[in-house]
Amino acid sequence: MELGLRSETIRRANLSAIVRALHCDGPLSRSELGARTGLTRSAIRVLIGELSAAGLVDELNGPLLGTPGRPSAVVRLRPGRAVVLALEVAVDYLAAALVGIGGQVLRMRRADRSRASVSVEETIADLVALAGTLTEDGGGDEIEELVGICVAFAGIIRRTDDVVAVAPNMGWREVPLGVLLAQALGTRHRVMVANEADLGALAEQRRGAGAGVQEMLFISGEVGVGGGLIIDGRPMTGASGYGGEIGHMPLNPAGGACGCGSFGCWELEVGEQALLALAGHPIDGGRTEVDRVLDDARRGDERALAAFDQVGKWLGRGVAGLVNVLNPQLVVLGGLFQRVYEYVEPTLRTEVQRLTLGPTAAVVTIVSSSLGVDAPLLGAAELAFERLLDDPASFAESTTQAEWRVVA
Amino acid sequence: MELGLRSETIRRANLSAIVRALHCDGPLSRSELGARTGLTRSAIRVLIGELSAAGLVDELNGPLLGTPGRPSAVVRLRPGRAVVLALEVAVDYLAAALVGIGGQVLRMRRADRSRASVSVEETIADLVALAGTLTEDGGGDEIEELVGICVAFAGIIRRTDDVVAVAPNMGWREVPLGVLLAQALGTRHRVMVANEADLGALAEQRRGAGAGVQEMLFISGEVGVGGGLIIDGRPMTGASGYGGEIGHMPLNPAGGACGCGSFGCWELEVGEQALLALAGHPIDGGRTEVDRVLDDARRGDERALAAFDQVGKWLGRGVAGLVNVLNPQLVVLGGLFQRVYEYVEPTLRTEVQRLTLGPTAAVVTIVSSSLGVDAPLLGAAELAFERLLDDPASFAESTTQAEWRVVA
DNA sequence: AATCATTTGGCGGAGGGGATTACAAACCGG
DNA sequence: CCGGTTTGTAATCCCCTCCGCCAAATGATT
Repeated sequence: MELGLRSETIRRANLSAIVRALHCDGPLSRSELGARTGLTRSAIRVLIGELSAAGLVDELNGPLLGTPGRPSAVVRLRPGRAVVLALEVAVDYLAAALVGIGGQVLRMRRADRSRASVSVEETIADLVALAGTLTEDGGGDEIEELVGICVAFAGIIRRTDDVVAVAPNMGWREVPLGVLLAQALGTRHRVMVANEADLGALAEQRRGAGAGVQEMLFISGEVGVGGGLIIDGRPMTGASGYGGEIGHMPLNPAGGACGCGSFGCWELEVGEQALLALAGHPIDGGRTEVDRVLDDARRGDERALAAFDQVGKWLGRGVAGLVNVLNPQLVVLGGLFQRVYEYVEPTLRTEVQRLTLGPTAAVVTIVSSSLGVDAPLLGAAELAFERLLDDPASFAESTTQAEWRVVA
Repeated sequence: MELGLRSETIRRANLSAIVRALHCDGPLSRSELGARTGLTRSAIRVLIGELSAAGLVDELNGPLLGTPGRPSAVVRLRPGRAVVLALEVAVDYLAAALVGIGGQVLRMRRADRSRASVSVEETIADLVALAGTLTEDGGGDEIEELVGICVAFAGIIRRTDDVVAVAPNMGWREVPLGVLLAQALGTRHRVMVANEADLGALAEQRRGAGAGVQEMLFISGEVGVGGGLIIDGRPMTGASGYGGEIGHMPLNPAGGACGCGSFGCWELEVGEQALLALAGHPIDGGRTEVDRVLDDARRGDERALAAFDQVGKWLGRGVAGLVNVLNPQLVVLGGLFQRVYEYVEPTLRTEVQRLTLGPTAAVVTIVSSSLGVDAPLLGAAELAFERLLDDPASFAESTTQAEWRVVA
């Protein structure tokens, strides 16, 4: 109820629509842009002209389609013109990437780390070092401007001020990660922090299994179980940004104490440790141990198969509840659940079918992630781009001024 | 990504902002409208002029505030100028109301009915008769134009085509209630159909306990348990409009078969029948029997108190899960839960505190409904107004045309 | 009672933004 | 080589809000 629209607003909105279309769907001809946004050729021309002057886009002669009529030039975002730094902090690895506007990954680095060295200081130092290697290895000249920084984090994040409220798996509490990282990186940019599952959802919707889906649920199994919701085409964060903590739904009245302080949480039944315990493997074995369970299953090991069956059952129960509540069009399983998807799928589907309301079950599709381990990192990049996508006009203004200075 | 904004769009949006502000917040002075929308006096003047010409608003000299400066005229929506018909179909009663723009209830009627006579034909006939009495009893002349019709229904509704997909408590299945009612009423208006809990949520957010809250969960206990979600200030409907069916979250692995075809549903633990069974009352006794349990509790009856305690416990479990997933700012309990709120509250709060993640629990408030039984009906009115609120311009333009006219 | 300060309403002009229209350019097919 | 078709360009128009100025209405001050 706070909308006072003025002439300028509409220009910003149209510019945003164009840049967003190019970012999400790749290079498009002017006429395709017109069809997509409903703008006339004249309007498109002026707007593209502005973007072109700012260096954000260039136009090349597209391929001849063999259709009659004058061919339309293809408008393309220049990836190096606006770049974001995407970071990821997981329990057992760190990752960093430079991603250009349009979604092209320019560089990416991952670094495993011991689950022991998860102090705030060490994490930040390692992350800064990792980010440093991205710009070191040559070709840095193609990058013209950094427009955003975002960190994917495996914990409960307060979006409003980029603080890690609680990270049970690392023992963090009320850590202002955004501010600390901004200092350590020596940047004036706001360093956004978001939950890895929320970002995974965003990535899958933009560039993965959920392309274009308006109502979607992403379930990420790591050490814990996280969830990301896309509601009405946009990420749902909740009142404080804590939304999507599906791992801590109390699903088992007979369940034990969870690290979060609650009891009977879902992730106690379907998390990594639950799987390993059921399969009779060391519960702290992490990813490598999960791979061993998968090997067992491939060899037909009864206990491993039973473990997957049990996890699939509980997975189905939780998914069914969420599907009933949210009525999504698509459920995407990522992280751990993607790796074990083959073995949990049958039980999962049966259970979802059994426990979901008929009409709701009829419209939902369940798939595994198509971006895999990259989902959170790519989602961080997408979130970092949001500011630019929402208001390319101010980017264009600020940089054309700078260029004017250079010329003069 | 389908936004092509033109000059006219901005006018429509600004007009919408003004009408919406007046509808939601009551009469406002021009200067207050300016402050709220960010528009200048000139713009406000032109827009109010248009609304005034269409007869939607009038201006009266407001009260003198004792402050210096020229007093600002108060702009008020004329309730009779645009009216909606709100209907409600519950298992044991029907309701109808005429509500004017601005939210004033012009007439309201309720009619209890036997739980036996719930066939589609009877329901529609009774509903049409009830609606007829609204226009009969004099003063119909103040109503100038009917602009929308909406039905609140206790079942699973497909919003996209106003069809009752499933109504377990009435034995309905794939009933095109919207179309049937439009025929029976003899109107060309679309008759919207929506879930009563979804509408209750909307009503509470607009005019009840959740005024202005952006992230909210409304839980309605009737024969079953329904939920309505407000996400980012707007009602969440899900991909097909089935969203919010929280009553059928599978929360009890040991639970029995539910009427929905699933097992262990939440509503089996907290619904009306569960409460009556726990208290040792006839489970089909309905509202009157619930009142007897309340009487028992007031007299200190141990079994009744224990029943409320048990319901409160399960209520807390479910609410905790939803709060973890959605991170709402507010949870509103309506229907049955509002009536028994006093007795379930302590256990409910304890359980929510115990089972909710710390940061999330810290920001959530739990209250009982402030609109009571009227919530779904008022919500239906609000939804029926949406079209007008979104685009008052076309109402103003076509007010002479047939599009918005009542069809007798 | 008269005057000033303050706030609001009314009006005309200005400016920004996209739509419309007419025309030129580029490609296809015969 | 010449229409048919589609796209890019430019001039013009229309729509909508903002700005500045003046008038109106009220409280506070003298």
